[in-house]
Amino acid sequence: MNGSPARDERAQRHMDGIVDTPHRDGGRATPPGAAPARPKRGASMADVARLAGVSAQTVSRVSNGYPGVTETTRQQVLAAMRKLGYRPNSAARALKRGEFRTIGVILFTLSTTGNVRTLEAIAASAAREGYAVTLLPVAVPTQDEVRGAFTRLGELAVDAVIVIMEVHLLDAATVSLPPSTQVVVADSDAGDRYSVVDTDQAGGTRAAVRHLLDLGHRTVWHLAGPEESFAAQRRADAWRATLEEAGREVPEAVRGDWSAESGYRAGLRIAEEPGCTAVFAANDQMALGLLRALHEKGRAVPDDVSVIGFDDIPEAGSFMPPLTTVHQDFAEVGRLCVQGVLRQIRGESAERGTTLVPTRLVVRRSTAPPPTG
Amino acid sequence: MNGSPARDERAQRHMDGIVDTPHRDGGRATPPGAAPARPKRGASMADVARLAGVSAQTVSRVSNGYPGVTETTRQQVLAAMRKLGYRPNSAARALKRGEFRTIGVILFTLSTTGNVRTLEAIAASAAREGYAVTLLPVAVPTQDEVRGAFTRLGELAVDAVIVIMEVHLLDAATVSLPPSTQVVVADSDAGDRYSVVDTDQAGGTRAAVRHLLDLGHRTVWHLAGPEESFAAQRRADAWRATLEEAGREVPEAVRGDWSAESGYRAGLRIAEEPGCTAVFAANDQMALGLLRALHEKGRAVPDDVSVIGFDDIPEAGSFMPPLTTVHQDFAEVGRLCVQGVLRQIRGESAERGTTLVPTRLVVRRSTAPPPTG
DNA sequence: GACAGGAATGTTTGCGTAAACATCCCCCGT
DNA sequence: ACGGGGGATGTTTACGCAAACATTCCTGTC
Repeated sequence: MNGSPARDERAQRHMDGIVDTPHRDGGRATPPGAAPARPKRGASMADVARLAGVSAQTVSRVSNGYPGVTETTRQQVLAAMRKLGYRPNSAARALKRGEFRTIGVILFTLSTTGNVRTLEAIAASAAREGYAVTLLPVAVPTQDEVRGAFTRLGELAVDAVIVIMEVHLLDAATVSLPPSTQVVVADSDAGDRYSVVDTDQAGGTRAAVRHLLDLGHRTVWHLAGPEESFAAQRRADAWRATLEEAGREVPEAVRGDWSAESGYRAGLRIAEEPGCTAVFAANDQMALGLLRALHEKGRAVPDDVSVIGFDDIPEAGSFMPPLTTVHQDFAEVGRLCVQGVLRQIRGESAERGTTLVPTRLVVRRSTAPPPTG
Repeated sequence: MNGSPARDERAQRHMDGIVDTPHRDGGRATPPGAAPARPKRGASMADVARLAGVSAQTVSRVSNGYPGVTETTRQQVLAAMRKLGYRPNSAARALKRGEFRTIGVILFTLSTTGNVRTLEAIAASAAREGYAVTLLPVAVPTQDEVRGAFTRLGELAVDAVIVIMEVHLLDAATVSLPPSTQVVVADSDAGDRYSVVDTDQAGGTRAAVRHLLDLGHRTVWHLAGPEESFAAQRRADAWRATLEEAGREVPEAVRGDWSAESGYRAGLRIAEEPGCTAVFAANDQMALGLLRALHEKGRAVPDDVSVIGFDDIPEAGSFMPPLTTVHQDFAEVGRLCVQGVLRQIRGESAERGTTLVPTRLVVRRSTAPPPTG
């Protein structure tokens, strides 16, 4: 915030170096005795134009592939560009056009599979559309932090924002969003105020629970994710609803924090429950810890206890035993997020609403009928 | 899909609510008969200046925290800013300043732990320094693809680039980097042309292999990463060197592709080797697959075979058994990358060279002395 | 051969910001 | 009371690009 004088001076000196001689005819020649300071700024359209013997506008036309330029001229300009190593200044371009061709992504952490995979898909989709992706991690998921991040985002060169987090954290924060910024939210509640793209948590959960019931289990226990997580909440709700629909007893959910370690701790408790023959873990990492706990306690999977996960992380097939789980199509979520913001940017549609991406049950070897008896 | 006017209107109303009325009366008057197009651009310094009754320059001074503004004036300006929902236009700012305060990160994939964790640390460090991070994923690791990515980067609003990949893929590509762009490379060869920051692969490997030898194993097998990977190469080399130094026999390395699945397949082969009592896996995921293969083949870990990994992913402690592994300090790697580019940007140092981040051996329960006999 | 029509190219302008320079005004010392 | 110093504020300008408008020049037509 406060400008350190030393830094300003340095910047100043630097600027002096780069702005080189205002006289036109002099061109960009380095003064004879001067140090060979590297030019900070590259060649501009004007430089190219001068070398190619055309006007700046013609260079612009070539640069943007506009028609109305003779092939001969075009080649001259291209040659000049190459020679000078010209590349368009995106700041100037953005200033002129009023858009940055950049999408901001705001999220808490890259330590959950879902966020990372979604981000990856977003980046890929955006690149395909000619958009760059700017990352905006928020250290701590408090409203204050989020607000700060949004404020920074506001100053950032971004046309739209994709938010990977719970909507309620946005609420107070939103005030600081630039007026024309479009927002799409992943991993959150149905928003009437934003577009939301999310995995079909309920559907996936239902499939998982039904799979276990269909195998003959009396009921299904739940190793839930952290309370603050919307996804965890949704999965827990759907689990309960599915059991109730089927008229089954609903055991108390055991809570973890998504980590394998928490799954292990929870697993030690679950292993003590004699009546428990099937567990639905809210993600694969916790399922991993659960498997270890059951193993240590001598409860065989799937013979004594069936375990099912959620996410289908790449390693799930290598668990012991290979994990039956609910596959999330993160790539699709990311793709839809990008598609959503782009549509909004282009003014094609401002429709709010929730888009659900279906899941797929992947049956491996951690689930089986309950032990007879 | 198709833009419904009604929807657009709702969006408009909503946005107004957020930013408390952007200026309307100003120069940007909507043509009488025209559709009520939402103001694409927000308030500018001039708008704020007008409302606050000061000059644009004073607004600029307040905006940048420069001295020479009376507290009274400052408050007036701040009030005007709030009222108009003003936020600096980063494009104009960048154009004027000649810098974007943004760092580009170019990488292949977010599916390896290392890349993700490094990226996370980079983003965090950059944010702390007031820099944003722009992501530039490259779909396929070919020189052409990389070159394309760099070309796009060249047009991108970026002051510096951090490359997370092998240097040789950069070689042909670099030509298209803007002249003044600074580059730091993570996860690669010692570069005399770039600054390199990397985990001390050799040191970590040596620690792992020595740990096993010290436990009494005659020799150590190696489950290597893919040939193209520099890190995999480095670990394999160090593994061989350590064994040779100790005068031990060097078994042929078994190659995987980093995935747990490939570790499993390799593990099935390794399990058949009667003389094998210790395996050094080049990463934790492959170690996971290896554990499963050994388990299936009835080879107990660590009683029959010791297994050690590399990375120390969060789940490593929840493997069966908990995995002894080499901890990589990705956070530090990311931090040093950012520090490196910023130093270069600021002209404090143009030194090229390799910075190695030390590793730490985390001993859990997958390693033990070899079976007696 | 004069002229309309249109394609190729040039000139002007302004996007929002901040450096550089120009004023203004208040307070101080003599 | 007057001149000067310095802080507060205003004015001008340029950053690089591209839309809008202006100009040039060539072609074909009668």
